[in-house]
Amino acid sequence: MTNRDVAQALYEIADLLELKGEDPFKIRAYRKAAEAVELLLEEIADLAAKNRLQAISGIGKAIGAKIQELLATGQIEYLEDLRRAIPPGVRALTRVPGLGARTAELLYTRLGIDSLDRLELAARQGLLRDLPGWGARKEAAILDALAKFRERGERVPLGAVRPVAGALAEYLLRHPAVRQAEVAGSIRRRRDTVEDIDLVVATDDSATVLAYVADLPIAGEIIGQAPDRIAMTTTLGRRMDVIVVPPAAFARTLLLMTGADAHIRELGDIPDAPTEAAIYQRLGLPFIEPELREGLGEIQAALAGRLPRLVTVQALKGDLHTHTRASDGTATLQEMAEAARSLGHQYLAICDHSRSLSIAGGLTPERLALQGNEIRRLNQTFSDFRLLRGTEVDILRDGSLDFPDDVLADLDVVVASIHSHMHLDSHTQTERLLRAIHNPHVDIIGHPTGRILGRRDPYPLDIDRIIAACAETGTALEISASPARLDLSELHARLARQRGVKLVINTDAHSTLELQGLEHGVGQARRAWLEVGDVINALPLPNLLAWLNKEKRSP
DNA sequence: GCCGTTTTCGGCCCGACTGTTTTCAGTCG
Repeated sequence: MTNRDVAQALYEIADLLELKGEDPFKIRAYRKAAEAVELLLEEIADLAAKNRLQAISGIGKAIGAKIQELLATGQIEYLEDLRRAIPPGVRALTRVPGLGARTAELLYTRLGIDSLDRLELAARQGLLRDLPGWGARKEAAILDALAKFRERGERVPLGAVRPVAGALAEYLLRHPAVRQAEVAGSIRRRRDTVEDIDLVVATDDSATVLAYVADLPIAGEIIGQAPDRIAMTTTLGRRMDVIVVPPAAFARTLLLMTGADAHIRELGDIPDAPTEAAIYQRLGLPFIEPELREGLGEIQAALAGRLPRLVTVQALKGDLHTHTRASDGTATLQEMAEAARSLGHQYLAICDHSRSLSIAGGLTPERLALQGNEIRRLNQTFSDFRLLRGTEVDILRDGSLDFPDDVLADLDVVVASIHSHMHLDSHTQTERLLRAIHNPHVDIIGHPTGRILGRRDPYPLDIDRIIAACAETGTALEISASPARLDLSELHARLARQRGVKLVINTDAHSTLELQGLEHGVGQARRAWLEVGDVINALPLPNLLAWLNKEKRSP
């Protein structure tokens, strides 16, 4: 029973209470408790054994007892009762954007709708428009949202799958008959969203290994099986394909299974060799990193000796977009600074929200100034590390910023982001962003297109004009390493690089734990062909400060 | 359901948008 399992159970209770229309504050209490457990640095089971659960802020008597029950018996009776009252399909309804808990409950109690299929059927039959508070437009909107939701299909954000896939490969490696085991497919290429898990295993005893795979703790149903492979569902909700080959065939199989198809087609006949690098060598090519293998010009670049030397997480010297408790983060300045130092960062920019984002506790200029004093004080205690005074200032509807210029001018780093009015038409939204880019104090545009993987499309934008304006003014575009965003997308980031725009890979961390997530953004940057020189937080502190202090070019 | 140098009750981040409203409920961030 991991912290994650406990948090999941608490989140599920919160969701089910919401579907029952319970007190919102009670629901929030369960969510806060779940978040606290998720962010815990120690094992919840250890704390429980010491009767220290209630020392965790957000966990009191009642939730503490439920966690104890879960750890002792493997389930929570209260949760089981809720599950009996509300079918799982009803909870699934709320995954459709625009459809919340109140609506899901209404659909279930009035019409018995307990699945996406039934929802679609009812909408097509015109049964929804007669519900209280409904009309034909709302019915059509639900059908539309449902179609979009289905269109996205079964792809999930990379960050939700890659760690588990890596752990599976490690787990397989521990079996004595397994010589090599690696994750392949789109996870290895680090696409932003993935569908299933592909693993390649080298062994001299394929029957034993296949039986072992079929018996993994996460194993679900077997979909197909052959002497050298098995396809199965897993408890992770992802399909898994495992190919088992003799060690001599491992590299070639790994290469084939990594893909992408277009890359493999362009390679032509692929020989056997001991390593992937040796295979490429026999084809007259240098090693091509998995992130580049998309058939998007990498083979021509390789032949011409012009493959990029891709940026690595080790090359990054700091993080330029993070939050603290002053707005909606969970850690203090000091805690964030110490966590960043222990990661080997040279610098960390604190960019809490600005006042308009009241839900996130956005800072007034006065609170920002006080935070600045605190940062100056803390910086005197560091010799090898610097906290930078920053803000994530809201870009308002008209493109003006949430702080006046003199407030922005005083800061080390200004990240400007959109958090409201996401449904403007492309022209208006583009003009809004352009105005922010042209502000002389804005260094970085945060999560530029607003997408949330699997949940929210990027807002419509004329990305060419955005990139041109960034090139013109010397404004950097962010690649958000937040696993839910990975925004800017790889194609746009590649385009930006080609036009000479600098990028910055930021975690947008709201906790010390999330500071460790730069890696996710690096994968995206590598898929965009970015080199160290394209990324401003690969600069050492003095060079970074020089970049931040430069005069912006005005149009 | 949690929390408390405003402490055992009464608070608990809130404002905008949308579609259906004639005064609001639901959703979202």
